[in-house]
Amino acid sequence: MPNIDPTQDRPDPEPKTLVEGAYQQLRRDIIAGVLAPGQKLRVEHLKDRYNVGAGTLREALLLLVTDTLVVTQGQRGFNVAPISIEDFKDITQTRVLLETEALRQSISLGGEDWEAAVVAAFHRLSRAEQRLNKEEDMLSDEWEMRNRIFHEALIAASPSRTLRHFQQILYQQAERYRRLSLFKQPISRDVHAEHQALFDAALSRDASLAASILRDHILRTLNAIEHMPADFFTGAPAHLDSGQLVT
Amino acid sequence: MPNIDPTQDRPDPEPKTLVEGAYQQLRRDIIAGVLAPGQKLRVEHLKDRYNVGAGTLREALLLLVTDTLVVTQGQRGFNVAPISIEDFKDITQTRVLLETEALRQSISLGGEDWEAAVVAAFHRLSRAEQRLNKEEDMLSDEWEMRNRIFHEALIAASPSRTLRHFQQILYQQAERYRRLSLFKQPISRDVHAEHQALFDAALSRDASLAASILRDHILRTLNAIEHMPADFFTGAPAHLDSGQLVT
DNA sequence: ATCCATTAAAATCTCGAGAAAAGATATTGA
DNA sequence: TCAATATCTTTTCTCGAGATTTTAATGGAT
Repeated sequence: MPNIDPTQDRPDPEPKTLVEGAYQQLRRDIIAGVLAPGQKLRVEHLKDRYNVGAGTLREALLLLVTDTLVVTQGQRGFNVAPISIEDFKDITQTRVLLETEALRQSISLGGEDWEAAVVAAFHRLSRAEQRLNKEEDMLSDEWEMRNRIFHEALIAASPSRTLRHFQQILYQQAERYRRLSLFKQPISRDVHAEHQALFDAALSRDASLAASILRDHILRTLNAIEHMPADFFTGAPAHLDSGQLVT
Repeated sequence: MPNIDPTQDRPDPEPKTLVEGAYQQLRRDIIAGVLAPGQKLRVEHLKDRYNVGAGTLREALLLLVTDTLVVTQGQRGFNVAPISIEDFKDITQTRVLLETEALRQSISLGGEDWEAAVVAAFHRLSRAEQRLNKEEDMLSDEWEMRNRIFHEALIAASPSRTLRHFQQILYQQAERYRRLSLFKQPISRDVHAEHQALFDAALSRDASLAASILRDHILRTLNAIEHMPADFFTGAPAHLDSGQLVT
């Protein structure tokens, strides 16, 4: 069987239970914008879409509440977390604080295993970015996954489980905003060059330089969104307006 | 009616649903050590203790997983999160990073409302600490709650919802370790003096000094635990060994 | 015409029973 | 006696129906 390594392109663990499976699907759909910000999440409608029971879907929803991707208040059901420019600013700045610190630790403590994992992740990301310029766009799931794995690999040698955990939460929050922004206005950045510089600095063990590059890299998306038209957060993504999930 | 303000001594919002109620109770019991680290959490036994249905308790347990107070893997049920010296070190250091940053922001941005809330919280904490030296000990729920509110009040003016959210998670993690350490060895610190210094620095708007005091304040508990007997994390708290919840 | 109270509808929250999986025990063979 | 297998018990996970609460609609009064 040619089943090399199914985990290479999947940062999420294989779901061991229906709740986990629904949780992961739901999370993907929220981050991808299939479920629009602020949208009401009715259990009765969603349970059919994800092929699970009502109770099971409820548990998955509850799990997303602590990830701050879903909000709930009392007995008024669930909604996709709303978005705002202030919220994204907060997420981005906090992410800079945590991710640069984790990167510094990782660079100073990482061994050969860490280096190898970073090299591999960067290689896979580069390949995806080559394809990107030709046919696909930045909404590609493949690119996003490899980008995510690259960022995680960079800080993987940080001994702080807490930092790595918070980084994951903030990354997926930021990813939601990044995707939303692409619907309105394509970006004009040489993302690959940024990744290349980050990679070089990390491998040469220049912690300060790497942290600086990472900071700029993260902040660049914030700048792009801050200069968008004022109605950015009011209107929904055009091609999703008639999505079959919107009830 | 003499119902002044029931929220003064309750940082948690009033539970609007059974799940929330069970969640808060469960969290308190885990932090307090009533449910010991690593202990198996059987739904069938716990649902009677907390007077809710099996499904409801399950949802509450799931909520605690994202707070990292409970762990679960596949279909093997739930356990109270285990503890370790490395874990506490990580929590403490990350807490220093986040809470000092939030404090700096809060000091530079806080207005009169923030000042008033800090003054009030400090006053209530001081009163509890006066009583403390006489009859009660540091395991007092009242003292803990007021300590928590004081720390939250200090950083309340930070515009970063994310920082405040992470601070809450880390605080409750640290609180679990602090309580556990008290069973083995009473502390010998003038905590009130530390709080007084922190309060003075914050109110005089000296962000650097306040951050420095806060850092030392948080790290001091880590130092205390690091110098404890080696069996600290193996043995359970003595007076809880025959708790009725241990099955 | 606007506002409030009452009523009807919809959705949510809660619960216990059945299905699936893990763990424990006993049995068989070497 | 030990190891491996098979069976049985226990625990967890899943599901749909009933009870509560919220939301919308209707009718009447100011």
